[in-house]
Amino acid sequence: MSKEHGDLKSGHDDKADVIQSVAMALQILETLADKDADIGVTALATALGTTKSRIHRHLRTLVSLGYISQSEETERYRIGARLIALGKAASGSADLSSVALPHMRALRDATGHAVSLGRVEQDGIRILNTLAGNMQIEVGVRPGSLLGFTNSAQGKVALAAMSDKDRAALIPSKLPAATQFTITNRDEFWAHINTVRDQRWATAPNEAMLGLNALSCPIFDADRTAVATIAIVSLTQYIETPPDPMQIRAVSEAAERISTQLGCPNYVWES
Amino acid sequence: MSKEHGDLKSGHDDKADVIQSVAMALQILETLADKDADIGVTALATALGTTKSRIHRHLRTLVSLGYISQSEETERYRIGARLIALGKAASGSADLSSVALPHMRALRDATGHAVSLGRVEQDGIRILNTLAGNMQIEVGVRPGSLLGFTNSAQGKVALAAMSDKDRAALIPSKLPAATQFTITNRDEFWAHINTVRDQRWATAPNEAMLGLNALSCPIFDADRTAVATIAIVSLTQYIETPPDPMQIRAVSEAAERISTQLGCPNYVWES
DNA sequence: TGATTTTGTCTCGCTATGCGATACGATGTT
DNA sequence: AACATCGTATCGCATAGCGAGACAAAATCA
Repeated sequence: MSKEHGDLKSGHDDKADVIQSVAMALQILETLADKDADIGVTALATALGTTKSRIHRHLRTLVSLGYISQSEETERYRIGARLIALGKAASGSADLSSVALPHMRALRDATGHAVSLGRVEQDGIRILNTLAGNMQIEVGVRPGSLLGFTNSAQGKVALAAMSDKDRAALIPSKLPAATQFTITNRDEFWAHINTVRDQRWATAPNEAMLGLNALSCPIFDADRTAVATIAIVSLTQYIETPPDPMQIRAVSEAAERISTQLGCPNYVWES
Repeated sequence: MSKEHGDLKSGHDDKADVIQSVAMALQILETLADKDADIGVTALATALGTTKSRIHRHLRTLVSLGYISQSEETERYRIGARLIALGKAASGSADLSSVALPHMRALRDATGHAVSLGRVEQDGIRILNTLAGNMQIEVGVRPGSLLGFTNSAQGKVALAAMSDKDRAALIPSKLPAATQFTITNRDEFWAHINTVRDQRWATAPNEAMLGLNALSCPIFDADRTAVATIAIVSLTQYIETPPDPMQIRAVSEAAERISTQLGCPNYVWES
């Protein structure tokens, strides 16, 4: 498929060949969506730089379809119930597991290591899905299991990616030690979280289990809150300290792609 | 404005005179939004009963505008980030207070009594806005104040409209008595809540303050959860037991209209 | 109150625009 | 290797959507 269509002569931006009616309708919806107050035909026309006739025709169809509604007293227009429902449906359809799966596969193929996807819950990272690595020995966590916030790469990166008060609400009073490499000193742990936030990834060599390591990045949703994590999991000898920059980039890009598909406007951490 | 345009001869449904391109584009978005899996051009064309060309052209523009995105491996289409963002913006713009205000006014004018709007919070109903009634004596609650779940019409109707486990999480261990008419017996209170759920409205004569009564209905949002309440507040002699059916209908209709504008698909209680 | 502006709505001819039919290359299936 | 099916591109044509303008009802002003 995918014919090249190298149209060199007419250096057209890809803003061409879009159906103008559709573009206009969506522009109207966008404009209406981020105004809090109702807005009239004339104001809309001047705001979008087109004629009143056009706007009015579009408003009529959008009202007729239920996506916007018109106030009865003042005759201005506002967002309608159906657009809200559409938005809800859209968010709901962006299911984390299904969206992430192809990117998990790509990450596994790029690194050769096991990949795990986790959701941020009240008391840890719940593993939703894992992909086995390309090696003989089977490592990795079981789907359904819960990783601690303090002794896993996924947990630490989730903590580091959220706001200070959210973090304070989640961090346990005691730092449980799974191995002798787990950080249990409170101050030391906070400093470590700050480092994680700066470097935008986390590892946890030998922290959960001796000989194992993971490299994790956070996944943000449309509200730009860290709702999930993705990680590669392997032996400590394959994920070194610090990890191969190629590995970091691979995990980070997977996280970014998934975040974008979830509606995250841009993959940057909150400050 | 509002020209009558009584077009009697051509008994046309209002499905005419909509811009077909826009209708098609929105149909595509709707279809894509409630499918969880990606979907291809051909499937979409047969599902919507039109040609592949048309669908493909629309998909191209929607992709170009960012509302949907195309998988790179399989060349199928899915919901895009921008649609999710639009939905979020739409929900956010449906602000409860501003949406409710005109309906509150209509309710006040229809009944002559004070009207109050409350939001369901963790430990009670927070009064967001009130409109004074058309009577000499000033009754009603102050905006900002918090009504109890057990001794106000608004609180009881909110409890009755939510699911059993949500209700169990909210109901206080002790039933505080504001007056001697407040229900303090636990079994009796639960039975009363069931009655409220069946009749779909609640009153609280003399329960919060002697001589005062309120008639309240719940307001649902796009998720069909009870997020707010609306009520008329007056003297017990004007809101009788049981209340005038006209009053019940007026409050209920206001609640329904507000719910609809918030994106609630249909004003029915959860079972 | 009456004059004036501004609003939302409607009409009408024109042509740009989105349409259907068809074809093509690529992929996967038997 | 033949086949079915996929997404994509092309191309006239007629229709659908467009702009300009007119109109009445409100809102605003005098």
